[in-house]
Amino acid sequence: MWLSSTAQTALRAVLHVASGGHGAPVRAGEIADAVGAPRNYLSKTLHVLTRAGVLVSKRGPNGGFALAVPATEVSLERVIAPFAPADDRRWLLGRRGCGTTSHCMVHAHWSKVATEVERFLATTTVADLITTDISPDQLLPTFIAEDLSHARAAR
Amino acid sequence: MWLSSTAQTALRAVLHVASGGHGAPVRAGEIADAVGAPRNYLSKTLHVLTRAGVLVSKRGPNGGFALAVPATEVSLERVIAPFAPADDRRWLLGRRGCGTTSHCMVHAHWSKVATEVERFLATTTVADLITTDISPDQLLPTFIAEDLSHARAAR
DNA sequence: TGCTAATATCATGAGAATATGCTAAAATCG
DNA sequence: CGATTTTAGCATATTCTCATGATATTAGCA
Repeated sequence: MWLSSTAQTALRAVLHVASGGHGAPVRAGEIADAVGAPRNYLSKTLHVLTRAGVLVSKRGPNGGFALAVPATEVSLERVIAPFAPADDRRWLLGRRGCGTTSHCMVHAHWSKVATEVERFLATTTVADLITTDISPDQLLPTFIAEDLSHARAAR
Repeated sequence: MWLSSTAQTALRAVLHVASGGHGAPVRAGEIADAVGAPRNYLSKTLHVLTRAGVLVSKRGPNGGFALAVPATEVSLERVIAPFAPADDRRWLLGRRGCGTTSHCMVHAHWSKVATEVERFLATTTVADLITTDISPDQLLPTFIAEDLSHARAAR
């Protein structure tokens, strides 16, 4: 899987706060219900996001979580980073697999793709994902992956 | 991480067999040493690859593992599939996150990138990764990812 | 001040992925 | 056949992620 379960939950939570809460903080319990995650576990995740500067928290009555900065300035990379360092994404076979020879063949081929992914995560913002209208050319060639998937669905 | 530890080991093992063994089978013990994996655990992984039709095994003296088909016909997808279904790679937030509305915004943005990755895994073969000479234009813009990584290395 | 609503934190448990060790089965060769 | 070399496979340990439950801390408000 691309993102660990925790990282996925973190992104879902941020998307919920960004789209749901209009100014007012969103309570942890409400976020937990929305993203379908256990309350106490999510609490820890939200706290990590707070320390990472993605969210701000407010205690007591009318407390909760809100975005620390505008949604247009929060890249997916920033949300994901505390749970899955960018470093781990760059080596297909782990960092150690590279550098044994002057240059690792696998990394040479892979890094072109990895750079694409990294660019996506760095340039796509939370705001991009909560916009309800999406231009047709962004709704792309899913069919290629579909075909690949159907081919092996017969196991 | 892109690939589980087991999937990484599997790919490393196949690359070793493809490059090391010239016709003759390679023993599990030798592969284990080469890829730095525990002998008995790798054994299980090799067996899975055998059932998947990537490798063939031969018991007894002068036995071991060899490619079931030419390296030029073994895509990375085929090696990885038994350990990380392609399905898991296509949804950034898991399959369930999609389809709650008519179309999932996250998936709409992500699938373009996911398709790129899938294409890489489907078209790149084991032979591509064991070739020692590599054309300059395949040794690509690593620097972008490098910069991203350095920025957060200071934690 | 004291009550209540909310996050912060700790201690522990469950389950999956990973690893290890032992025994069985098969193939080769004398 | 019998000894040796090698994979096959099971049973169990270890480690890590994910989850749960209980308690502490903070903020607002009457």
